Amino acid sequence: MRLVLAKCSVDYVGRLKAHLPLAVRLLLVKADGSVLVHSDGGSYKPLNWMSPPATLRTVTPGEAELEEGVQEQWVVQSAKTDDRLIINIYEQLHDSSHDLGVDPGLIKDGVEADLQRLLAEQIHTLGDGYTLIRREYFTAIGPVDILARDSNGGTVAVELKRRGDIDGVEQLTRYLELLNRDPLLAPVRGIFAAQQIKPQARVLAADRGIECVTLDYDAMRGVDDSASRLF
Amino acid sequence: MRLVLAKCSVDYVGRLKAHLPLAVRLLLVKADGSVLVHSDGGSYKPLNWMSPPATLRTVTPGEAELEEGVQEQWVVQSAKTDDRLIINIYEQLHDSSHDLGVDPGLIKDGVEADLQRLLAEQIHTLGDGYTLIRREYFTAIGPVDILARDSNGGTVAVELKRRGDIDGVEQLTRYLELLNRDPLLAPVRGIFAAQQIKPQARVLAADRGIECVTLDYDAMRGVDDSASRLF
DNA sequence: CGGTAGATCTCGCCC
DNA sequence: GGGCGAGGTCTACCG
Repeated sequence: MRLVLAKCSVDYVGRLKAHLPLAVRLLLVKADGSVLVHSDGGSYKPLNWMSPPATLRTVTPGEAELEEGVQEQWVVQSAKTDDRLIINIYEQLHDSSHDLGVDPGLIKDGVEADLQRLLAEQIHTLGDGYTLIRREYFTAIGPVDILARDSNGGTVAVELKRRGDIDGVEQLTRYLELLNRDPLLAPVRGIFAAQQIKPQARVLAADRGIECVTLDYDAMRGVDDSASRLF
Repeated sequence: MRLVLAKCSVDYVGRLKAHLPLAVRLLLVKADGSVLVHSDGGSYKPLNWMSPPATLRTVTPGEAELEEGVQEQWVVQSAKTDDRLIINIYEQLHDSSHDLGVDPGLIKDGVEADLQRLLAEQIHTLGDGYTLIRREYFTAIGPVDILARDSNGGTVAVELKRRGDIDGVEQLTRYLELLNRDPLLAPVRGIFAAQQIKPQARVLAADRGIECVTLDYDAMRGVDDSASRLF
């Protein structure tokens, strides 16, 4: 990993065009050739970047650039696409390289997959007499999060979200349409389950005869004994 | 901006939990208190981070941590939420601070807004005799990208995307449903316009009587004389 | 502040 | 490789 602080201007040409006027920024060059251009604020997203795999070429500036005070020009070329990042360096304030090795990577807990596992284990959360048919029931238009059977033997498709938005209701509606064409499954009801459900999503769900269920992840996690084993 | 290279472990607790085992990483501390944890690979997304506004406290490690070899502990606390990042530093390999100043920010060209402007100017791209009613026609459920009138005087709602996906068809369908309830506008046809339209989106659009139009941004840009003025 | 939609989205999975 | 969905999505914009 190479860290350069420099007064620079940056141009990106690829899926769109983007330009950064002259200013002091951090240029982060990773081992895979990717480059991040960061300012001293904003969020984790760089102002500009090149995704790996990419190669960095250091070029002697043209006459016009030299005239303007460009000391060095970086051309970062994507190996897969014709995306390109051109960095004109006017002044280098810092330059250091470091060996980091391979990162062991991130361990996550609490994403939708964990919610899904917990709800499958605690399917009674949806109501008495519910039984699990299966998780990730694959259809031609995508996987249904959970397929279950209610106390009357009716099939229920569950769409699970951390945050229940209008898109999730649309998604579940598509699945229900498809599942209800299958005479072995039909009629299939829908349940929209999320930690938090937006009012507008509730309205749309009600309009389509879809039940809404709010989930308490912490409570469900408390019931689950494998939760404490993670860390 | 402070740059630290350190052998560290990282824990995030907030909307979810995430853990990074011991390894050498870049810790980037920005002026607004935000912190990025980067490895020497991957894309622009950090392994872990804290969004601004946040405050970094340097804490003397507890007895257990000292025993393990933790030299310093960073607690990065979000100012708005109870999200927290805890970084245990075992060894510092580099530490430098730099003054960058405020960044003038990014100038973009070629995003959906530019496509929209061009299509509005060249509305005949959709067919002979088309006229523009207006761009960004606001409804209760969101803005319709372009509203136009065809050669027969019929109203047409245009949904514009860089990449035409199934979601865009759903979006246009919602708008059409709403617009067709307005007797002054009805009947309203739909056109799904994008630089590239996925096969499944085409199928869904056809099923709903929505016309698909593929746009050539470069050609449209070539017609537009203001394009060359940007850079 | 909430609702809506875009993004050089990125990332990960499964077919 | 394409399709599909999640994301600590983030970010911009408009009511």
